Amino acid sequence: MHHAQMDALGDATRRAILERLLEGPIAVGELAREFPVSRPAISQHLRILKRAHLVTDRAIGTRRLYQVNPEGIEALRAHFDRLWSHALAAFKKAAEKPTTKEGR
Amino acid sequence: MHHAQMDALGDATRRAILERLLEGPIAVGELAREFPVSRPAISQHLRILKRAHLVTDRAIGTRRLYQVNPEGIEALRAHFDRLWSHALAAFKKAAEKPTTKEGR
DNA sequence: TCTTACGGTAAGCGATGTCTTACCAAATGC
DNA sequence: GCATTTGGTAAGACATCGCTTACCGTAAGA
Repeated sequence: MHHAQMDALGDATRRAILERLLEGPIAVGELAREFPVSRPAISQHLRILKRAHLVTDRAIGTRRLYQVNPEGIEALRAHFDRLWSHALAAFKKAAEKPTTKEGR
Repeated sequence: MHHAQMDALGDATRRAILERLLEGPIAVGELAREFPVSRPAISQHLRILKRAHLVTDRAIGTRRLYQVNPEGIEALRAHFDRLWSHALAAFKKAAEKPTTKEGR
């Protein structure tokens, strides 16, 4: 689930594509012209982002517009919200007894 | 900055290590016994997590305890908070005029 | 001091991932 | 109908990444 989402964000180019899509929907070819990689490479990245539910696409004639998927982003945000609260709790607990012997 | 953090989270094993550290500080060897990879592999993952400021470590005798770094997690949380608000704004704007010709 | 436990690092290998070029299908315009 | 535009996909080259084994330094215990 969010597993595929984190894998999708593991690549710098895909993160840049996602940032670009935040400015609005854009077609594949036009998107490719803004990046230093070929159009097929962009298509492959978009496929991964799509499978991770981070973007959606729709056909307009021969063109295909991609845009961010708010639901996917929301899932990530919620995930890191939980992660942060857990991290804070773990940190506070560790600060209480910093010389734990870890049960060895 | 958060660039290294996202790269660090791009690997499933590192994400699992981070989840484990949420339960409390733990030494490298003990951590390695809970995973199906060797101890050096764990050390390498921990180094990446450390450079991304997602974990901190401290020496206890010959052992070395690792724990989550709340500040690093907080940075991620803040990042996705902003990402989500931007995604929501982009989605609303796109919903207003869905048949944009994208200035071609 | 000698031995043991712990963990970081280097080197090499195998797998995974990203890029390219080439090819194809679908929709539009003439 | 045919040509053009757009973009998805396949195949292969290449780089990157994660893992292992081997080795080393350091700290505690006898």
